[in-house]
Amino acid sequence: MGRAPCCDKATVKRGPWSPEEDAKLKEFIEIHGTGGNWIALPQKAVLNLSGICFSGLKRCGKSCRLRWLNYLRPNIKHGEFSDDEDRMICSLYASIGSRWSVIAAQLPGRTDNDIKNYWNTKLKKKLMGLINHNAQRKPQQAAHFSSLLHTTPLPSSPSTPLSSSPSFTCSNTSYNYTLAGSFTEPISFSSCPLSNNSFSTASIQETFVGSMRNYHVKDSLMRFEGEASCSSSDGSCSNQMSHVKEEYEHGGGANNNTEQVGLQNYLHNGAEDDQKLMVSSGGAGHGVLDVWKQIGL
DNA sequence: AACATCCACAACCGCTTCACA
DNA sequence: CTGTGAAGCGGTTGTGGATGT
Repeated sequence: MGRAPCCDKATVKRGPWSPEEDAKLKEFIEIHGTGGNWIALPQKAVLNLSGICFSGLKRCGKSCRLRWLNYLRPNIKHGEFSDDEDRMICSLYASIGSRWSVIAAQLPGRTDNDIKNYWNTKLKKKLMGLINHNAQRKPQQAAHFSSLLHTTPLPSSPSTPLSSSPSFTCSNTSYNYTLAGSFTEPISFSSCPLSNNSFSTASIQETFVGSMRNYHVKDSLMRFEGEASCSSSDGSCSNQMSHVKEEYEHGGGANNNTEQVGLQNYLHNGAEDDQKLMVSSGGAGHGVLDVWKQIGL
């Protein structure tokens, strides 16, 4: 048996949203918020605003959520991506793969859907063009970056779970990641784009300056610095750390203490040494734009 | 002018994760 | 601890406008 549908497809409207529907949803959320329940929102969206009585939205709750998050939410930036944004996306993609929500968190005003579409329709082609352009000059690196554009899926489950769950909070100025437990084996951060940064249950006392803006681990507290940007979700960004947790978990599996693990495994899954140059050649203080530099830009 | 093709973006689908009873 | 339902996420598809023939 398959999963039950989230709504009755026969009774909900599908396809593009009309301006009236947009207005209805926007006004309702601005006044009442989502109420923490998107599924029930369409039925509740019966308003009497400015003398106009709205009927409920004949839309699936998921559709309402998506429309709000990707289009109606305040401070959404539409239009052309800047060169800086291009570089940021490329670099983050090379570092963490198609984690669009994480990438969106680094680009204020952009949604994961927006970035995903932009990548798939424009940026990937643009980057491939640049890679091909540089293939004659730097064939090895060109092959490497080309491979990054065709990364393999992640394993479905972590091979080395944390002994307990970390916690994560977000304010306007920083991300705070508390390691409430400990790793079952040492974790090494070789990517994004640091080399040989590792910690284990005994040594969570490292400073990282890496791709997810800047972050460091100190006194068992992992702290992300720079502008907080609460990704594509409702702005709470409460889920953002789950990705980092996954990174730890994936990275910790099937490696001995000396191997380079971590985000690198996301990208390479058995990549050749040559492919490590991007993620391991930079020292602390080198930003993600190293990726951009290495393809000759 | 009509039709075909391409492209960008919006929206949907289905799976995973999370929260809670 | 387990089951259930909602939210979140990434991949995929649909749609409409732009461009080419």
